Amino acid sequence: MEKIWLIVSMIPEGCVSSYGKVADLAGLPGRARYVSKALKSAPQEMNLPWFRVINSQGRLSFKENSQPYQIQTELLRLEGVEVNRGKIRLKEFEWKPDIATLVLQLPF
DNA sequence: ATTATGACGGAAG
DNA sequence: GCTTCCGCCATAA
Repeated sequence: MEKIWLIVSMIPEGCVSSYGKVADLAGLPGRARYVSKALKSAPQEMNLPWFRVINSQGRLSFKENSQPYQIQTELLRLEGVEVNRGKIRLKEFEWKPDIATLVLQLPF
């Protein structure tokens, strides 16, 4: 769970990543759903950029027009990420982590 | 132990 | 682009 939080905290402003990708980077391939749980159970005080995590299709995973859906949309737009009808162009906004940086920062 | 339920992913039609 | 279906896995009932 800590690994997941760490990875998510590394996603830079104006970028997004996916549940599955975060799971992979955390060394937990195939556990996208576990990532969503990890975000849900993350303490508020941690200020984790949970809103930068979307699904592999480039879409928000909350029910359309639900409150969290709208909040996520707003937070992303505030940092320059284009969100249209819950959809984001991954080609343009997906985080491509620098391998060297990862190796140096990850404690595992 | 069995079933249901997700902030998921990928393939198929 | 849809939508459906199935695999995946932790949790709760």
